[in-house]
Amino acid sequence: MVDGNDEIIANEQRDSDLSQKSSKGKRSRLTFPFGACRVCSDSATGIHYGIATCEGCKGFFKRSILRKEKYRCYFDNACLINVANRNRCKACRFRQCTNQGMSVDGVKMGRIPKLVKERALKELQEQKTKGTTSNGEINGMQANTLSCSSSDRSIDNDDSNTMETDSIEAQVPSVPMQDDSSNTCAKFEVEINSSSSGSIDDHQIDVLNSSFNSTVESHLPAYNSLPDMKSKTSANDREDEIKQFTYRTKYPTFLPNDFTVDETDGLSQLATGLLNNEELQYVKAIANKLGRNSLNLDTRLNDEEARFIR
Amino acid sequence: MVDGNDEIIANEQRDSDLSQKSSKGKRSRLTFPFGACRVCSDSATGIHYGIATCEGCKGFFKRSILRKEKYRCYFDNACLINVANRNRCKACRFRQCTNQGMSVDGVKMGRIPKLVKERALKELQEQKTKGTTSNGEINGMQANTLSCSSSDRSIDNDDSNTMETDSIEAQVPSVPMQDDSSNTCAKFEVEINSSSSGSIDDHQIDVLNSSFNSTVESHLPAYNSLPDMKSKTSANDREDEIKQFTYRTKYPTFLPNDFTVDETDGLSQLATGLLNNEELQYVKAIANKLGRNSLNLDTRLNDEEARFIR
DNA sequence: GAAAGAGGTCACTAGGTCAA
DNA sequence: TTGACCTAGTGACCTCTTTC
Ligand SMILES: [Zn+2]
Ligand SMILES: [Zn+2]
Ligand SMILES: [Zn+2]
Ligand SMILES: [Zn+2]
Repeated sequence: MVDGNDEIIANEQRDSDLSQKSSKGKRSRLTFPFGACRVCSDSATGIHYGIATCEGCKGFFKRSILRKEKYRCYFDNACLINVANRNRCKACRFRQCTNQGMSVDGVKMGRIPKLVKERALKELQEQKTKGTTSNGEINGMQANTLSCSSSDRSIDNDDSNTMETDSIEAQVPSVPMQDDSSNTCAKFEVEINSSSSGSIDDHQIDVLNSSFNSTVESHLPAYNSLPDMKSKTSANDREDEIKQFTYRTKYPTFLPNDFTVDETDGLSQLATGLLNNEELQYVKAIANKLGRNSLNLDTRLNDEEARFIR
Repeated sequence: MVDGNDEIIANEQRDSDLSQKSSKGKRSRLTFPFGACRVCSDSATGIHYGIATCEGCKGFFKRSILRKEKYRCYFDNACLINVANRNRCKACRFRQCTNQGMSVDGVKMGRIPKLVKERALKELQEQKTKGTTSNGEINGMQANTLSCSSSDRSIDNDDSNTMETDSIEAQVPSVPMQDDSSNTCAKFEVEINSSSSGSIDDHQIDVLNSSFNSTVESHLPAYNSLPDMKSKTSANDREDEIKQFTYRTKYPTFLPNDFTVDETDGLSQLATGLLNNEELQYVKAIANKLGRNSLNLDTRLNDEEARFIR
């Protein structure tokens, strides 16, 4: 998990610590608010292997592919993956990776086209404003546009990577998530209207980042899942049978099937800015509760519960 | 890359400790000064299950969890735990472990974010300079920062040295537990001005290590409890009436019955809404964020909160 | 150039070991 | 049982390459 949770702070620091590159004095740019990792909901650091993920899931996926790992779930192949337990079941973590669309074929290189970014940001802002997503998706924001834009970023890029990745590519079932991609992607139409010509301003990103932080997710469906002609898909027998995840929304989440969505938004408000004490406690309480009893999703916290979680 | 900071440093050194590198120059890496074990005040070797602990307490906690041990105190459940008597009362040792925040959900893997390290170091240095702790904590130093950042990981010290250092104040009554947690987190404001940009320098660590040693504690509350796997639970329900501690993960954690925390609540009010899945996810995300990088929240953990999240 | 992601690096920790 | 030691991973950072 990247520390960066974000916020400004994080960003600034980033600069500060040279790490970020350009560091030279120039303000390091704010990074695009990718939202939550689609695999474990930690803070995503970018689009990795096709979807927004954290560094951990990125690395995990990479290692899995490289070593052609075959994991086995000791439970029911239905472990919920989140930042706290992601290392407890590799099988399910990997499944989640592929279900969400990670694939070596999904790799995108180079900078994200301005147009795409703008659209994504705009979309996010709107969502934020409304506080609700059309589809009732939970964490309101998501950059559909961005995700779908895949097409934008060249697809053919593969060849380039091939070399580097070859070892890798083979493996990935690269497709399992078709569904995802299909339903998920908002159609991306680039009407290159110049409007956007202006550049995306930092402020916007800033704002989004702040209200965003890891609390929100931007779901970037795997847009790359294209018929991969290249992959040989050799023996990749993953048990990807699981397409069962029927997401009715365009943004598949890591929620179990029984998961039901409904609109809500009360939270969206919370979503903004820093959390005050109460909110903090609230969240912690819930988190604790969840930690101990993840079963009831439809939770109502009452006194008892509050006591419960202490 | 900062190699500067990171060099090799293999484990060997860790153990060997003694050498501590300095001799060589930057070469051997110093491990971060984790300070004292939060359970027994021995030298901590790292952040284990969420907090800085020694190898002994780490192993003890692990075994306790694995075997689902239920210990009983033959006294008043108030035994003071320190390096010399930690094996006298398992019940109290385990209680201390959990009180201090050890939890399977608090596990942090991977490298400790630079930022966190920097903060911790800075804080430690300041404390050292002042020579006083805000909370009147007994052993002067502690890496609150580190601790608070929970998510972050703390730093490590070269453990090894127990020998050398403990002698000193070693024993420290390790603090009346409860309070500990209370200590506040120093607010973290990053002005990481360039200074930090560089990597943390060895000298700093060196200095801190020396003045540190077992005398210090780094408090890392574990507040990132997140939901476990969704699984079916079933079987492993220990008889613990204590639902609070039923983890359906493979590492069930059990706290002693007598374990008390206190109410807190504040939440109740907020706590009342009904959460739907989406909200839930949202909350989880926030929790994740908090867990990972609480820094940016202007949160300051007070006793209540600390206790609360436990 | 700047922005982004793949890959690589290696600081770190859960767990397993086994002498004491 | 304990806890010093090791090992297999994990993931925070960084470098390199691609794309805008
Ligand atoms: Zn992730
Ligand atoms: Zn599983
Ligand atoms: Zn200890
Ligand atoms: Zn006792």
